[in-house]
Amino acid sequence: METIGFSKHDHHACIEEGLAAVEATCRRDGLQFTPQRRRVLEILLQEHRAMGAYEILDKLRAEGMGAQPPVAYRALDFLVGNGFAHKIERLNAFIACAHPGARHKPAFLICRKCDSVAEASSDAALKAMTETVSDTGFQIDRMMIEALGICPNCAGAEAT
Amino acid sequence: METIGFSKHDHHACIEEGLAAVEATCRRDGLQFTPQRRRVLEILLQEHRAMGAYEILDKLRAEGMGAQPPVAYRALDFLVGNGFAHKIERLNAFIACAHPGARHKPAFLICRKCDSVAEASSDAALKAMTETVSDTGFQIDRMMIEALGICPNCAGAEAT
DNA sequence: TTGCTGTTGATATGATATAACAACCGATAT
DNA sequence: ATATCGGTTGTTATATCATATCAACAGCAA
Ligand SMILES: [Zn+2]
Ligand SMILES: [Zn+2]
Ligand SMILES: [Zn+2]
Ligand SMILES: [Zn+2]
Repeated sequence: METIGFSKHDHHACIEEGLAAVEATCRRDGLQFTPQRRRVLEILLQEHRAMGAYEILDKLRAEGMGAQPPVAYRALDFLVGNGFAHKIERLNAFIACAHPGARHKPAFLICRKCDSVAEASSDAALKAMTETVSDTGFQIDRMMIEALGICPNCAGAEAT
Repeated sequence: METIGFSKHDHHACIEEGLAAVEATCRRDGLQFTPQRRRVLEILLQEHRAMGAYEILDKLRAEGMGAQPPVAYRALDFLVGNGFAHKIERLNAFIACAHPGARHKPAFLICRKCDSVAEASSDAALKAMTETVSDTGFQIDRMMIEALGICPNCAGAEAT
């Protein structure tokens, strides 16, 4: 058990299930879940935090896989493009999706003390935002929401 | 008159007023609105779009001002830090604030056809998001909202 | 076989952002 | 006047993030 997102959970199962879900989705949709792509996702799942592309690359390099930037970026493009991972714009970093396979519109909660990132739903916020801009004529296709704040773990530590 | 944000307006007055508002706020708050900072804001107001730091730097260079990256980034840090400009994370670019001086929590509407950026209020979305995460214990301090979509101008052009 | 599509390998380059330190300038205290 | 201090500027160098390009290769279908 490790502290992840903002809650404890069985991390080994978490990795297994994440890989299995993506594998199933790829099979269903005819996507090629190649060893490189699988390994990058596995790294993201193992670390369970937002990682920079070069940080991932370092891990690949240590394993003898191709270690040039395009290797990491290509795998990440695939994962992000298919919703198996997400890019955190604020951090220029990537994180494994917490709900692989499920259609969802994520928002991210970024702790500014410990840099942990959790995935939440942006449905309500999207609805509110759509309402807000309704009179401008702007048509929202997609929304990036990244909230900065203090995670429960760090809040607890602070209160000590 | 030019097309800006998503609506026509008197752009000359828009620049004048933007500079005046920031000047007033700086005087009130004891901030140093130096020539460089002023010039960078003026460039952002003139272009009235999201600009990369190096794009701004090119303009400064052409005018004989200091032309090394820190020059632009320092001015932008000042402007963003004091709410006179905003960073669009999605574009790694900066834009002059549309409501300088006023306390506000902006959201941005980014047209994926013409790259224009408009500033909207994120108040309702922030409220919705706060509600959404209320049971996680995460305390939101600040939120970045960037909506991707089609601006009214491009929607009109499409419908043709 | 040939052609087509998608993936990988590899080199090079581009784009964005910061570290570090010296010089300068204005305000203030001695 | 002069010492000092905080904030700004000038400059060089470097760090960090991301993409262009092209050759090789594998799977599949005509
Ligand atoms: Zn997700
Ligand atoms: Zn935290
Ligand atoms: Zn603003
Ligand atoms: Zn547009």
